[in-house]
Amino acid sequence: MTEKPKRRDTAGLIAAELAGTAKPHTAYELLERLRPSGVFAPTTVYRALEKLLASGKIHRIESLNAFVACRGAEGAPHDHGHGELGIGFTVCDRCAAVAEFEDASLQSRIEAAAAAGAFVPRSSIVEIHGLCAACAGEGPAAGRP
Amino acid sequence: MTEKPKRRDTAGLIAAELAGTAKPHTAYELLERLRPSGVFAPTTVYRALEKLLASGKIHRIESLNAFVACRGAEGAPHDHGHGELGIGFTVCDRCAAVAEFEDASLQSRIEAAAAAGAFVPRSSIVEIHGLCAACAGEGPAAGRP
DNA sequence: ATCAATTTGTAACGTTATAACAATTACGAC
DNA sequence: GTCGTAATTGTTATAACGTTACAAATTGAT
Ligand SMILES: [Zn+2]
Ligand SMILES: [Zn+2]
Ligand SMILES: [Zn+2]
Ligand SMILES: [Zn+2]
Repeated sequence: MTEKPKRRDTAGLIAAELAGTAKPHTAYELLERLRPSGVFAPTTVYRALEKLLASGKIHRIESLNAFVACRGAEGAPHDHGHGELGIGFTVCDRCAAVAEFEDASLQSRIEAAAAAGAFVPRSSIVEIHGLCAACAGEGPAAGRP
Repeated sequence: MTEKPKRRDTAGLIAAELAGTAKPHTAYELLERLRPSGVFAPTTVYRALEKLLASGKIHRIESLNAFVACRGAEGAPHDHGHGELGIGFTVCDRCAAVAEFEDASLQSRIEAAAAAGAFVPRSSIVEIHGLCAACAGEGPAAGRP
């Protein structure tokens, strides 16, 4: 049986919006979608996003200022905390689809690069831009639409 | 002998501001600094930044919305075009110092991760947050000041 | 019931980035 | 020279992204 929360669960609403799509959504896109549910202020959205980020349920794509649900490497949600090294994303510049990957040897390369500069790493951001498999078949790219 | 440009060389002014420091500057910080030189509008700054990015003279740090001069891996400017795979940055969360590195094996890991998802990479973003050598010695971190 | 702690809401503001269009400068053709 | 054109720069306004400060509501204890 599903519990009906006494308070509105903004984080839950956002998680639901992000689930089921590989397209990132900006905070203001989410705000628009949650307006019918009574969410009217950016603050509310950003607070909920913060919680979801902290719990690892979503990820922020820095180069898009947007957010995606965590899907793990294989489509199944995994249990990394936030900020771990060795995870990354591919971002299609044509259709905006984002895929997540986790790669231990990428992680070790990042740690090695940090070590080479006597740098103590705490988190890393890896975002690969290009064309997804579907879009690569459809002729040359068109910037970042 | 140095050529005196007939037009104001906004890109040159920005390059001069960014040279000689490892601290990233935002577009609006640069605007403030260029105000005495007669630059008053964000547009002007962003246009100049665009050119500098295209020519590889500066890099954009996505996670800070800020810009640093290209210094290459060893402190000497190198000649990568923009968007190449395999370059990355360390970003100190305490003092904001940014260092650039280039790592062929990191590049090959990124290409492999892309290939695993049938993704065609065109550019990559690698930013490692943590503490620089100087700051790591000074006690625990303090968020991202 | 009263209290303090937590969560949510509201309003205003600050920062980052772009769009649309006008004015100026450079430069070759005439 | 001056005309025409392309490239660059300037101006104004606006869009997009994010935070601060504080008020109101909910909760769970005492
Ligand atoms: Zn994830
Ligand atoms: Zn695509
Ligand atoms: Zn560089
Ligand atoms: Zn530091």
